[in-house]
Amino acid sequence: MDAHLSTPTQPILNADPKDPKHRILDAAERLFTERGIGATSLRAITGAAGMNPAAIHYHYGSKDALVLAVARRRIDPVNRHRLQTLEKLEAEARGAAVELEDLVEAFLAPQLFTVSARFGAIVHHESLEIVGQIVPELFGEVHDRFMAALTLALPELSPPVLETRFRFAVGVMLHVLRGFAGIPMGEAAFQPPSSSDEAMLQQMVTFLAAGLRAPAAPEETRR
Amino acid sequence: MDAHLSTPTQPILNADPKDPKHRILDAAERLFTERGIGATSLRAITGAAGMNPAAIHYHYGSKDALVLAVARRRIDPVNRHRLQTLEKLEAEARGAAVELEDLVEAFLAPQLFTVSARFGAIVHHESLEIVGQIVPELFGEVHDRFMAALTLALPELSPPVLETRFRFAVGVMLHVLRGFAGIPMGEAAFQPPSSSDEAMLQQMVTFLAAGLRAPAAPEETRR
DNA sequence: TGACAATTCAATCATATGATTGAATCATAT
DNA sequence: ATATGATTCAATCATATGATTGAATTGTCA
Repeated sequence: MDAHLSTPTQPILNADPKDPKHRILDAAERLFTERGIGATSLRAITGAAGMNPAAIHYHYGSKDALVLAVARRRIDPVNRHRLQTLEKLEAEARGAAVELEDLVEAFLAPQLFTVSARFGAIVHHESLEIVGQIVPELFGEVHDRFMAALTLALPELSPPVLETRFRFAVGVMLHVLRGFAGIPMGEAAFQPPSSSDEAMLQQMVTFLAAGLRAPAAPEETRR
Repeated sequence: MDAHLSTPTQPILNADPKDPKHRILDAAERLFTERGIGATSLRAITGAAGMNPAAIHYHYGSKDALVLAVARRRIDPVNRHRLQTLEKLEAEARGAAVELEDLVEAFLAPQLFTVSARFGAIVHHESLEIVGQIVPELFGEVHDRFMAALTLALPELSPPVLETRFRFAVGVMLHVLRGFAGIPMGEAAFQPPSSSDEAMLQQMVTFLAAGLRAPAAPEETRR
């Protein structure tokens, strides 16, 4: 029977490390992250996993479906964590607005501290087509919930301006996840330090909270 | 003779629209931007340009060289414009620091207002390998000059912190160029408006200037 | 153990790709 | 006009890719 056609009853993140599906996912994630999706052939994946090329089609049906599975396995827990932290913050605030820095950190931290989180950025950058399909499904709830919280924390900003700034923040996050620190741009004197995740997170929170909080220029509110 | 082996004596941006090199560049840029680089075959490019597949190898030698040529044609004028604006601003400041908002706008505006500027973001996102090669060469001077100006404008920030924040700004720019507005994330009520370039630039300047100006958190300065 | 489904395997299909070749064509200058 | 170099062309190479097949193997439950 074609395994990929059956309705999945098991949790997506399989606990058994010997599970062949799991092995494919691990190898695919590693290679996708190292070389990119388009540059990674199915043979390279099954080869790295010590399996037969046909295994991927048997278990997932196609390369696209595999990419989706790899993405989903990482993104779902991250988003669950985001929503949990947000709920905790909102409960603590007791109806008042949550502190902006806390919101930013709640959004960024789970992604940054997840192993292989960079894959999310890889997927996002590589194919606009696949991104358009999975972003609303995978990020819709997180997006809406955080936008609502941001609206409460920054009531003086119009919704379109806030939405745009939220996208700015996502852009920064993706760029960091992509590993910009590895790309030198100019003089050695001007290179970002190879910070720890915690230090980088602190810098991002400081930067993004200030940007989000900036008073909207008159031209912006007029529109 | 192999055209791509001869030393180029003509300007890279050829004025003659009938020049076959120009036609290849135009078609390649359009297709690269629409579908991505990896997903665009040389046959697709020459087909769109109404030329023979061998033309690309004759004129450029390889696909990688073509990608580089397409990138360089767009990026070089943008960077020239950036440096010109920066020099004008510095001359007006007469030794004093240039206004931060002006610096940010000088860095962003030329890119945003250039036709097909999105290609720069595409290249940047698609292949980390090629990016590592061309970024220092194409952006090194711009990076160093703007970093120096930013250091003057924000003397209270340490160089590593400033460099990191500069990279954040680049991340925002790339995300915008990539066209995030086209990707819905959640409720229709929270969608970025399809702003004009000028309005988007204003929002970016406001956001990024505030982020760059944010006081460094104690944890950041301690490092 | 025996039977049945789930899985793995080697082999292969059809296709697409980047690259290359050598002959044909074109442009230009003498 | 014709010789020379620049360009275009059709044809093809070698290779890699995603996908598929059917036989072999394994695991599991009666």
